Amino acid sequence: MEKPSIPQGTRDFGPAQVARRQHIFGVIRRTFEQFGYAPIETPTLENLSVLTGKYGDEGDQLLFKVLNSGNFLVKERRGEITPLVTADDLAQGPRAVLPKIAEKGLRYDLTVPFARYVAMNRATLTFPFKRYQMQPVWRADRPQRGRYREFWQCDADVVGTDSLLCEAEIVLMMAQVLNGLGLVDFTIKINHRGVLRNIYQALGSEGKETDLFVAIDKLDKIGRDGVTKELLEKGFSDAAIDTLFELLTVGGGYAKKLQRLLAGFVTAGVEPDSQRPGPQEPTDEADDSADAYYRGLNELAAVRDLLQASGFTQFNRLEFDPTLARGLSYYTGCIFEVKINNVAMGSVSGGGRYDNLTGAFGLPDVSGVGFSFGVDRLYDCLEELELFPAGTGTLTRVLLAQFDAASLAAGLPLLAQLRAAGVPAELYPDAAKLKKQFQYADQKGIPYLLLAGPDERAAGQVKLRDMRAGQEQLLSVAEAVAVLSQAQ
RNA sequence: GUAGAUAUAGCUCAGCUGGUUAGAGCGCCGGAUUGUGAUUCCGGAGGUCGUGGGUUCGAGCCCCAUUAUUUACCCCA
Repeated sequence: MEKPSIPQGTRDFGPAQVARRQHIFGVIRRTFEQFGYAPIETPTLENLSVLTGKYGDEGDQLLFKVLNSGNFLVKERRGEITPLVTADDLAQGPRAVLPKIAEKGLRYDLTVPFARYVAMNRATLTFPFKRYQMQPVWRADRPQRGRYREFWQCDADVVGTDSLLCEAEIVLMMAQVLNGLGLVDFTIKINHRGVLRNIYQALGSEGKETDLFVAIDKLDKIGRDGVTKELLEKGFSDAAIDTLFELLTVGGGYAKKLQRLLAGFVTAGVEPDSQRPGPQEPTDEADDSADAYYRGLNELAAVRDLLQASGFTQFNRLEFDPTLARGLSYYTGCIFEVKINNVAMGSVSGGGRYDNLTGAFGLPDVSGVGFSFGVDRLYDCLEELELFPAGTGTLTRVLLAQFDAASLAAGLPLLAQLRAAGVPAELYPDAAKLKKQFQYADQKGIPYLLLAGPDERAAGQVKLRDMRAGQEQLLSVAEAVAVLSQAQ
């Protein structure tokens, strides 16, 4: 006999787990809808051409590819057999073979399919277009703590506007969901690709930009010494590394850090990368820093102002972290990441602005910004912190016991009556021993049991048992239905 | 892809320097109670010790291989 199993990194969810997951989905869905996002769904399968090249080399390797249907090795036409994969292809390796045998893949995230959707439906969409999407995604990653090969993401994105109000509302939604789930000890980290680029420029633009970002993103994990070591290996100079830590170790709150970085950039002679918005008034030539305008720093300041004006109060949970450098290469503006404190778990949410994501699908110059919740990680955090509301997972309120053929016949109309009254009810399907039927109700956590055996029927009544209290009372059918429909 | 750990009953795990018939808790089944769960008491079933080799008089235990699971790295929700 074959032992049943499921693929690595996938899970079954039983009724109790699904109930808890639905709770998470519900909080997220309500929040997204409150902010005006509309749900869409996209196919599990995308053409590989849509997916490849969007997530970097690492990402391409983590894509699940789907083998072409039929005989993917040869093409047979009028008895003539042509090999689809040649010896040449095989000699060249997987890169040459793959496109010949697989043209579809499982979606890797929800952002790229969304960009594809926007590009395809541009004519019918009203911009700015706000959508949310809650679907599973797949990554051929090696599973470990908080990391699965199949997991659910809940994305909210808006395309077609540059407004920083979107960024501010992302913070509002993140906070609302986490508060709603009871995960109140969280930190929303925010940074800006522009700030990272300015830091790179402040170091004299030596070495590779991505090497720098990858290294400083690990600062809180491997510490200053670890980052220094990694940067030296990547060919950065001691002087550059010193400058880097002068910039990164600026203390203070959100606004203070912005100020200090601004001063740091000016001192380092970083070229302003943007125009001051609004009317161009003549400025005081004597003060250089008043003229210095850096898009990253200024947008971060604007987001903070918008949050304040929106009545956001949890600024102690919002941290401007100039070391946050979050992977996905398509981000160009603000970037976000959310950590739950006191839990050994990676980020539960992340996102950012991408100025030209739909460009890859023939729709250039459309700015988008969005973020994603990882439901499975939220679940793991809630479980670890024991924050799930108590509940049995069953929705059934009452179980009708079955005694014999007569009680079955009498039970069916009663069952219909209960359901019509809005009471989730079930009738035990067999005339089993009462002990067994009681155990069934007990194990499922059904709070009431309705007994209508020969004795009760003779008296024209039913017996209602409260399973938790262990008490029974004899009632008329109408009274029992009334009690059950009220005792919600 | 790299490195480590683990694999014994349905589940969680014991199992001594290698030595008779491999144990516990929980769960499951039956009974005490032929109209009453959770609680209590009594009884019972269930394991070719992941798989394949090897060492040994003898292997759950030691060695090799293999598969699966898991943790960390890379990267990420």
